Amino acid sequence: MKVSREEAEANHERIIDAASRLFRQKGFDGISVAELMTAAGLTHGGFYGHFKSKDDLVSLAVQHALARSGAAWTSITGDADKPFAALIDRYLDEAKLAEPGPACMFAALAPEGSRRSGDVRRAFADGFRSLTGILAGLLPAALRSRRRAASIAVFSEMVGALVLARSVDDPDLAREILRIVKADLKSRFPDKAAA
Amino acid sequence: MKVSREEAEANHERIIDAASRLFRQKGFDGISVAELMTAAGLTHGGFYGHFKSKDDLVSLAVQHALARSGAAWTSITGDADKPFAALIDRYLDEAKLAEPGPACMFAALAPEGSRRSGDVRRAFADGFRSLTGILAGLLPAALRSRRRAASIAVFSEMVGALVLARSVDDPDLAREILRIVKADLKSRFPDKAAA
DNA sequence: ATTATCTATAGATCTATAGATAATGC
DNA sequence: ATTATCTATAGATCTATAGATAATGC
Repeated sequence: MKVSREEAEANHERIIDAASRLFRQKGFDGISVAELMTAAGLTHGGFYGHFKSKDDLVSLAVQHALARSGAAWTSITGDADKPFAALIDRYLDEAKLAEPGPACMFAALAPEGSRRSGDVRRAFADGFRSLTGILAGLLPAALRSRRRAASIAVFSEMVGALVLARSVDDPDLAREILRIVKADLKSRFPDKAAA
Repeated sequence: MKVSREEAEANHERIIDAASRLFRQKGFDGISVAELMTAAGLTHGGFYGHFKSKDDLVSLAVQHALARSGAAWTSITGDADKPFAALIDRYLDEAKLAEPGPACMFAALAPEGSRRSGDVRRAFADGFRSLTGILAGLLPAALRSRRRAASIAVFSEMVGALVLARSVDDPDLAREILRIVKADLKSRFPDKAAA
């Protein structure tokens, strides 16, 4: 059964969306093309009409997830009295321990991404520039030119904390890592007091 | 052909050693049991005389790599005038970008480890406690009880920086990340001036 | 007529096991 | 006689493709 051009495009997006979530949950190699297509409500064989290869989908899924993160960051900080603290609290929320699906692509898959094609690593580089750019805008204006450096140090600490907290099997230790790093980052770069 | 009990034990160690390096290079799923055994100079079928399963080897390889890191950290800092700075400079050395084989198990495989068995995650938790313990001993005594928290913040930033630097396809950006985070950590926690 | 999707399968993996082989160590 | 290692293979994947099907859109 064929579908309309619009519906086919919607299917294309649905595959990317499911993939970007399922890859973060199970790893790039932890979910097969057949499982991905089932998750998107389609059958295995249809995949290769939408994408050149699985690696092609991987790079699109990374791009998609990182673009979404950027939009989420802008939305979270837009509403907040203390934008930097709000972002840190969200990024390192305890819920992120058990639910990597909707969380950060870097924390879930950057090391696996390092071993993949140039297209995938380009998507990570673009996402890195975009997310650290958003972060830099939240840091104290007094830092001036050091804002860029500070944003890179902050993002490293954010990603590292989530990676480490997820890797340990002790839930108390995992929560402690998140708590300590949230406090450390917020004390290093306090938002101006709210108006 | 059989070998002596001692030689068999040496083979056992050689498999773990090769695995701990090759897993960091290619991922837990990126190298097969057959390839691992070839790298150790043995044949495929012999593997299951040494280990219960591939996952069993994974947890031993994680343990082995993290124990080695602890020993290396102690050795690096033992000789140095500025132990903390020496450790940071080594951990975030540019050579670590292209050579994950001998580098940090957390930076290479913690996210993949998060998706594996309890044994593997216990090995990561033990390694985390051990390495942050070493770090805490290098931080200014004046921090007192906050040394533990500081060591966790520092280790997060170290791991995150290496993970991020490796994920981007732009070598200049990767080196910039390492350079910025090295400077940031050393300025936050300067060693006492050498005697 | 075109084309998005589906069914079925080729070909290449990979983990784990069964049974054979040959050197060690009682 | 015991046992570390080897050869060979079963069984279960997984990616990618070929050819059929059926609804869209000229």
